[in-house]
Amino acid sequence: MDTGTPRRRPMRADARRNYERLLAEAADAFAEHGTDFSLEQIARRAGVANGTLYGHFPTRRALLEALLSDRMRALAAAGEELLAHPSPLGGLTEWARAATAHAALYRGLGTAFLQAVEDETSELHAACQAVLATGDALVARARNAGEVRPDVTAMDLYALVNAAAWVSEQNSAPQGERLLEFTLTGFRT
Amino acid sequence: MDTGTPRRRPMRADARRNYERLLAEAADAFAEHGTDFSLEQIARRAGVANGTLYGHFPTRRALLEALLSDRMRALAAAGEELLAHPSPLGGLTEWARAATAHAALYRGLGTAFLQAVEDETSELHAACQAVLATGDALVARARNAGEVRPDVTAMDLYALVNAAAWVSEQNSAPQGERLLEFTLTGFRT
DNA sequence: ACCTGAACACCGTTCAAGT
DNA sequence: ACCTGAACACCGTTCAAGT
Repeated sequence: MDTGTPRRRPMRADARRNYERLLAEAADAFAEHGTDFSLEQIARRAGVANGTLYGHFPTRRALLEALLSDRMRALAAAGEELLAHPSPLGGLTEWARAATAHAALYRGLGTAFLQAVEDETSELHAACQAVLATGDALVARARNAGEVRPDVTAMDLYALVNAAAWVSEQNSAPQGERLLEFTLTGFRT
Repeated sequence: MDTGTPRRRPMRADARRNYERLLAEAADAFAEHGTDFSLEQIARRAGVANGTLYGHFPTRRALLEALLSDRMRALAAAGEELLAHPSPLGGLTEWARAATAHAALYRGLGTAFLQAVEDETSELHAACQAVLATGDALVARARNAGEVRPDVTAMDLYALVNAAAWVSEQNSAPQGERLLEFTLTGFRT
């Protein structure tokens, strides 16, 4: 089977321009109002008709995926590099902080990410699985070094990171970061 | 100033009946579809007109408050009783589990509760503050006994409990309960 | 005192018709 | 190949008119 990215033909110039404008407006709108912001308004701000948005992005998650896939790949790559961190626990902690910051980019992302990992129909599924796999490598290394409890899983870390981002969205207090620190401590042997 | 509950005059019989039917339908709908379920459909199912719902419950949160205030009072009372638990940490842990189960009653509650605690205009604010105060007493007792770290606050516990409930809503894996356990461990001295 | 139902301004999504 | 804009079915919220 061919799971690779489909070889995409170059877009027509006007299509490409609309595509880019939609992405730019969506990035602004999501950053300011969260991922539930009206798609109709995004289309309007981008100066295109309603249906044009749906032509490029059939679902809200497809739009998110286009917006975030580069960044998610970078997060996974950063995790791979941290496998060379002198301290397994230090590498894990550093990556957990980066992943939390990543999930806090737009309000609503924590929800999307935590759901996407077990929803195979989600356009974010593949990217989230890659992030989870990176977390797994970091957790395994720390576990093998005897620095975290043997029952800690990558899914524990993934849920924590998204929960911490979610807490930060809901409440102005620094509870998100504190949740992250307390729980990482709880992971330790 | 008079912060007490306003002395409410008895409702007209038909009003009381509509009020009760709306509450019953809302409880069902929220339990099955979460707290964002359409208010219009709730009114329809209760057999009343749109505006009747708004007459009784000006906001969605007012409806939630009517639905949950007894239960929230009970949660606070259970916390007070757990102050007599032989183990301060044991009492705290038991209450944290009860509070998490409480916040998991309807999908969306974690969000509502975490926001309400710092939003004074929320109809849920008072009840959430009472729950927070109970958590504070339990945390203080465990701290004085030297069983939790001195920097752990009631707000840490409150955020954790709602985050654990939120995680359980998003994902079928048992990550919510695990987050609770790991973090409570991280609270310990 | 309470209820009704229409009115208003908004959404997401689809799809025939255009270019 | 892509875009437009109308169409459809839905919302939350308000408020004049009724009883």
